[in-house]
Amino acid sequence: MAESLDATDWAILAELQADGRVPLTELGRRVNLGASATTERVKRLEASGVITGYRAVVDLERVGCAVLAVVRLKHAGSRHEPFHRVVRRRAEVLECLRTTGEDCYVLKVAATSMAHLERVVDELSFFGDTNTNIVYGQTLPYRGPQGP
Amino acid sequence: MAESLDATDWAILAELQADGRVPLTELGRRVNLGASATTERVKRLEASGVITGYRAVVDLERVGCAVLAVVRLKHAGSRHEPFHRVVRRRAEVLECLRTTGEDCYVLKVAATSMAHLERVVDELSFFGDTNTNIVYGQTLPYRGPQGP
DNA sequence: CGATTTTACCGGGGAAAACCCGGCTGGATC
DNA sequence: GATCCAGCCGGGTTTTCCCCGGTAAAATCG
Repeated sequence: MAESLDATDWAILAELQADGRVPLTELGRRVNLGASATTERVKRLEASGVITGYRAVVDLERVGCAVLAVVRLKHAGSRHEPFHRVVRRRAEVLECLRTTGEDCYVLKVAATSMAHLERVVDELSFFGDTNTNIVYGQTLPYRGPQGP
Repeated sequence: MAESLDATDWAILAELQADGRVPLTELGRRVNLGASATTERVKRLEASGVITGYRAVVDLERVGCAVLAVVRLKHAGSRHEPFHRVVRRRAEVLECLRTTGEDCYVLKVAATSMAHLERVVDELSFFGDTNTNIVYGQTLPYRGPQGP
């Protein structure tokens, strides 16, 4: 289970994080490896849990999610399961991080309108004080972890 | 450019967000469509910008990023380009959202250790007051936008 | 030091998928 | 009702995937 990623593994990770659908033969070409060796390495990265999956990235605005917001929530009380249930049920919640500090949770919420966002935040507010910030845009294209 | 996604498109998006590497023929099987029709729809979703790309998802802990943090930053002054440059250069910054509210930016930072995180935050603090929360864990597995 | 195991890589061959093309159907337009 | 057109299907070719055995270098061990 001990992982030690060499430069080739990192190159593979970089390629797959940039284009998760690249054929393994083409990936091998890019990292100067044969198809079999590349497949073997990718399989190992998947099996060892380094690569947890592959995802298509969807443009939020183009699917009707006009409003993106960061909601911080200071959960009141200690029983968090009901809150977790709501978070799971509400598809508008894209991400939910539990953090240190005053605000126990940081959520990323995608809504179709401000009214829609308001309804979601209202439901979340049941569990504690919330603090909502609308997102203007992403300063960074996005990226995953990179090599050392 | 006007998008109107029907139920099949949403089914395709759901499948590709869950497994971005599923073969198109298998994807067609799952949404009850032939291979050609499926390919055509996926191509259209890509060309129209609904699908912006595909990504391998990497387990942060398994690649040595033991510390994940949410850093909020209240940028001082109005010239933001230097800050953007640093954010782009620093691979530890996985995400950078510009938001409304007191804190202009919300960053997601992955570091290998607390000392490492401190160095990153120190560099960010140059541009304004920061507020850092360590992430315990993700309450939600992650998901993208879903159908209406 | 030499023999054996392990690890990583390559190459081949059959199966599967991707790709490109023409053709069919059912609804909208005129 | 004839035409047009978007959407889907099917077939044939190219590419990729997947599993196999084989090889060479490094690590392990007597």
